[in-house]
Amino acid sequence: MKAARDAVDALEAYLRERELKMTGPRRKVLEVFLGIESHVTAEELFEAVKKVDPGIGQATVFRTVKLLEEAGLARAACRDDGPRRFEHAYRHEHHDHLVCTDCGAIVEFEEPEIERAQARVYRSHGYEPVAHSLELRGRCPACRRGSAAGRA
Amino acid sequence: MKAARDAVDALEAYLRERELKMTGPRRKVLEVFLGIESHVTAEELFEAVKKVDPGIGQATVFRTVKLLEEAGLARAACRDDGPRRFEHAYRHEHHDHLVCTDCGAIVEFEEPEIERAQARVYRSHGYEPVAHSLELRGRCPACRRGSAAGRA
DNA sequence: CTTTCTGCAAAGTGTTTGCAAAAAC
DNA sequence: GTTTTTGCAAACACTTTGCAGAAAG
Repeated sequence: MKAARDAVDALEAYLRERELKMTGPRRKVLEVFLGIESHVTAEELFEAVKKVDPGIGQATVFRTVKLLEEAGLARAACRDDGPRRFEHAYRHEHHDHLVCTDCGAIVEFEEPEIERAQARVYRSHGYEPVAHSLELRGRCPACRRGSAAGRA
Repeated sequence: MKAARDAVDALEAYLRERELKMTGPRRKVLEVFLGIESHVTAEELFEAVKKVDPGIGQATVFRTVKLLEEAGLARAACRDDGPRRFEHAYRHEHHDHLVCTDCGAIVEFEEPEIERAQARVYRSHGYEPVAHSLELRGRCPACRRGSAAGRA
């Protein structure tokens, strides 16, 4: 967990700055989060955290995730229906998501052309950019084959 | 309400096709929805419907909105936090949204370049397009001026 | 008449919050 | 020591659902 070190440091810096406290539960939630590569819901993260320390409560996980968002260590992604999903934000480049509507597989991508076009939209309406989310939904190659075989 | 006529016809066709029934509440919910230009939540629509017919229940509005979605007359938009918002989908072109993070003002836009780039992303990953949602968040000209004056 | 639809209230998600005890500083 | 944080459970916001009666076809 070399990479985790930096993220934990970043959280401590953020907490110190706001005169908040670094605690065991917060460190554990962050470490478990960093160890999960996929896009997790707070609930899933809670389940994973419980395996490390069953004493940590759900509310603490929800509160810590919010804290991580504020600290720039986590960000919400895939705002489809259902619970919010979070992904790593610390030293992770911006990207968008392509989600399979059948199996839920997620591809992350970056399209400079889209980013440029978005900047043009902001400019042409006089808006100051804050954030943007693009989610493409579709059927992945595997699911397309599966259902094509089943139907045809 | 000339335009509404077509939409009501479209709903009736959809219902007939599925052997479902056209009812007073459904017609009223659709008509009120069509009369609202902004992006409404089901709850807001319920409030508006109550003014026309106080006897219509909240569950009916929620159920009808879902029905309108299935029938292609409404679509969800602006999946930010909070309740889902719906917009007209009947004979309304696809577009994306630019939302002010301060006052909530919504600009609808269409960027062919973005659409083309999205198609490229689908193709390059072998996904079959199903739907996509792009939401740009930023501060609108009015809010920028307001807070700039207040702060500087 | 048979089936679907309705309104109500209750249950269901997913998330937040009030509180007294516990931990950080 | 003072302040923040924790875990629990209760509350919360939004949405769905079970049911008996009402309406549509």
